[in-house]
Amino acid sequence: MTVPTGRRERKKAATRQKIADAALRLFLERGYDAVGIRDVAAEADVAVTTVFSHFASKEALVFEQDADFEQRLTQAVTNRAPHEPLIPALRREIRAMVRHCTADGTAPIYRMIDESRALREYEESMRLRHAESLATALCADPGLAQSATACRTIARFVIDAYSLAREAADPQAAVDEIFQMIEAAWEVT
Amino acid sequence: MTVPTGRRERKKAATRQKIADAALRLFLERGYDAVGIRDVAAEADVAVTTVFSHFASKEALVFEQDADFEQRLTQAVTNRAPHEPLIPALRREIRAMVRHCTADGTAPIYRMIDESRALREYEESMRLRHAESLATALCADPGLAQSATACRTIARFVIDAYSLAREAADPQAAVDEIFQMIEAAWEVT
DNA sequence: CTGTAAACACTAACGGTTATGTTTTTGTGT
DNA sequence: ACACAAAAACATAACCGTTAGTGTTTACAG
Repeated sequence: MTVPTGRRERKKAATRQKIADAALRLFLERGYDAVGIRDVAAEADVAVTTVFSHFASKEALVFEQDADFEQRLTQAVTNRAPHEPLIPALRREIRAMVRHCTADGTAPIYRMIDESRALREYEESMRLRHAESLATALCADPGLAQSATACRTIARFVIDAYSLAREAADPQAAVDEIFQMIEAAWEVT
Repeated sequence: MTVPTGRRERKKAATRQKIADAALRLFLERGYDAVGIRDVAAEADVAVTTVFSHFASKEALVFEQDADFEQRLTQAVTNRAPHEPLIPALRREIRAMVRHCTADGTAPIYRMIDESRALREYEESMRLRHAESLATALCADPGLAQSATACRTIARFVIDAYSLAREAADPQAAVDEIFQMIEAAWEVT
């Protein structure tokens, strides 16, 4: 009865993808700030309101793919092997994320992000949300005896590691260096 | 010659103050998001453009007083007694800042901030700027032998301490708990 | 007292976002 | 096959923060 057959969902997803593709194309071509929402809508051949029914904001058009960052972090905690220590598991995940940002295919996107103030700020508040859900996952882990404050703190530190490493000259080395500090902070609690 | 007698500066400062007062009054009365820039301008009896010639953005109207947070942090590093250990000096400063936010007079302002998404995000990116200048101060300190990455990391952690402590049930205790972790992270480098 | 530069004002616009109401498409029960 | 409800997309216009363009007043210097 109320279970959709699938065509509707497919068409909706197709429209969403069409918008995201058009937006990314224009952004990389002319620069993020030089492209207006009305340009994106015209390029994707949809109405402006349709753009905003698929994406909450102009910035969200850029970070569409990173939607699973949050999930990957919490899963690195919840899905790790029994008795596997926490910090190395998180370090492995952050390493993979940093590597992904500097990969050849995605590098132009992240260069574009760094060039736009609006995008940098949007990403940062996105990471904050990620830190909060990571903190929730840490608090919920029965194998960890730390206080709620300690969990929230470590979650922030891990997100900091990501954002600091991305800006560093040698991102991979920076991840390792920062995680040494995080490990020490974790063990003191 | 180009040294003004003072009346002009006083009038300018008075206008600025009049705008800030009107804004804060309206914000606390009706809520930040329910007040428009045009309302603030009308209440202060100035033109909209005058508001923006004194304040860079609507959010900046709220954070006028916190302009010296940045300076206080860097001075806690540069002006500390010779051979005084770094982390306790920073902890003392963060303690004072957290106390200030929870003081009776300023509490309503910070409640208002927490209620507005725009203000929370603005504050967070303000803190990021503070972290960067703190990092610069740390890197420049000749008494510290740590790497640039370590300095930037500690700077972030210190800012995290502020923002996490403010959200905690017992802010002062949270500062102490987080700074234990920061101390451990610092000493491992 | 006059020139000038800062502060301020007024209007109009720009760009992201949202509200309003309409039309088209799609799924489903008859 | 048809009708109907829900969802999606549409078009238009507005709202709000912000900025540009263009005067007008005010405080200071000579």
